[in-house]
Amino acid sequence: MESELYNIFGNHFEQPLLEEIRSVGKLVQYPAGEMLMDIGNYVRSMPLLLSGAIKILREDDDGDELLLYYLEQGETCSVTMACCLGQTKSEIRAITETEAKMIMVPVQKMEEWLAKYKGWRNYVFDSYHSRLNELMQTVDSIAFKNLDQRLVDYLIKKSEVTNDKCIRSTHQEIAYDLHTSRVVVSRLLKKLEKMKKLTLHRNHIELVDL
Amino acid sequence: MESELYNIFGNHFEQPLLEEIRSVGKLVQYPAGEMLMDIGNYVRSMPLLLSGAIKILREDDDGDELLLYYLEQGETCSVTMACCLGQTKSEIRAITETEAKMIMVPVQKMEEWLAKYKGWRNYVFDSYHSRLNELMQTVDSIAFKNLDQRLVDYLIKKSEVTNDKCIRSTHQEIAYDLHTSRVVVSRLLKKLEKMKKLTLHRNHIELVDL
DNA sequence: TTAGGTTTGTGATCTAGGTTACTGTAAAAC
DNA sequence: GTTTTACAGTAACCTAGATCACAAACCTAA
Repeated sequence: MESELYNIFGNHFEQPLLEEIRSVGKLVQYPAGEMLMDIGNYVRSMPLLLSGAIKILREDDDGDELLLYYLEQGETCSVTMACCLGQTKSEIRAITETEAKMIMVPVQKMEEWLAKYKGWRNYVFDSYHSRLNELMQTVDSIAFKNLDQRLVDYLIKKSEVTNDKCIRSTHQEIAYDLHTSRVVVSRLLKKLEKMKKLTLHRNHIELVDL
Repeated sequence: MESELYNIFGNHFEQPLLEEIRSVGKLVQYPAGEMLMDIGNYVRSMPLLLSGAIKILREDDDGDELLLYYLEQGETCSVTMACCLGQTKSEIRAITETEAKMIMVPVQKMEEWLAKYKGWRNYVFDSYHSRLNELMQTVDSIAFKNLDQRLVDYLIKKSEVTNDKCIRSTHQEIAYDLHTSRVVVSRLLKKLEKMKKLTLHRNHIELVDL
C-alpha cells in the first residue's frame, strides 16, 4: 500500500495526512464485476482508488440502467462522500469495471481532515468538481448526441479504462449501459464494422480505427 | 441585507462568519431574465441567493440549450464555485428566472472560510451534494422519461419557483428549456388542455390541475 | 386603420430508435 | 458426441418526436 499511496497521492497530500491515511485506511482489492455499492445502501467509508476502474450507474423505477461515468486511479466517489456526510442513502450503483485496489477511509476521518488539511480539502473539491463536470458531459451526451455517437464514445472510453483495444462485452451488456436495446446495439455495431472501424466476434469486439 | 442574511443563513453560519459576510459581501439585485453568467466566462465571486430564483442552462455546440436546474433561496451555485476554485471557465449559463437578490462573495474569502468555519464547510458541501443530486434528476428525466412527462414536470417546477399558477412563457421559450421544438410543445400543451389540466392563452398558460 | 411582426394551431411527412419475431451459430453442459 | 443455452444477425413493423409548411389570431407601431 505504501508505495502506491505515495506515488498517486504524494503530490497532493501533506506528509502527516499520508501517515494518517496509512494508519486508518483499509486496503482492499476486488475482482472485476463486483458490486461495491447499490442504490439504497448506507455508506460508512469512502474509497480512494489506487488502481483499476469503477463504473457508476443510475437506475430508474423500472430497473433500467444508465452508465453515468467511470472512476479511475487517484479518484474518489463524491456522490458517496455526499451520502456519507449527509447520512443519506446512495442514489447510485458502483461496480468494478476491472480488478480494482483501493483504500477505504472511514467517514469521521474524512470530515476531520477537511478542517485539518488543505491538501485534503483541495482533493475533495477537485473531486466534486470533476464529478459535476462528468455528469454534465453525461447530460450533454444523452440530450444532444445520437446513439451512433454515444456508442462510439462508449467503446472508446471503455477501451481506455480497461486499457484494452478489445471490448469484452456482449451486445446486451452494452445495451444496458447505454440504456437501449440489444437489437439496436447489434445494428449500430454492424454499421461500424462495415465502416471498418471495428470487427465483431462472439463475446468481444476488436476496435480497429475509432 | 442584515435581516434577510440572518433569517436565511443564521441557522447554518457562525456569528463571526455572518459578520464577515456582511462586511465583504456585496448585495446586488437583478430583474428577471438577466444573464448572470455565460459559458466561457471567468468567475471571481459567488452568489448567496437571498430571494428569487436562477435557472442554470447547458448549451451544446450548435447553440441548443437545456435547462439543468433552478437555484432558490439560500442556495448557491456549486458549479460556479468549482470554476472559481479551479480557475476554469464556466461551463454553464445562469439567468435570473425571477427578480433576484443575492450577496456576492469574493472567491478568496470562500476558500479562507473553508478552513475557518465548519458552518461554511457544511453549507458548501450540502450545496455540492444538492447540485449533484439535481443533476442526476436531470439525467433521469432526459434518459428515462418521455416529453409529455418532462413538460408536466417543467411546468410544475416553474410554477413553484415563480410562485405563480400562471406560466408566463411562450411555447418557443419552453421548447428551448426542454431542448425540443416549438411545434412539439404546442401539440403536447394542447393535449394537456384537452385533458383539462391547464388552459392556454397567448403568452401565458394557466395551470389548473397538474 | 393598416402593415408587420409574433405567437399559436395543425396537417403532412420523415427518421431514429424501439419492439417483435425468427434464424443461425458458437460455446458450454451433459 | 448430442443437447441446451447464450449470443448475434436481420427483417418487418411501430412510435415519439422532429421537421416543414402554412394559416389564423393577436399585438404593436405608424
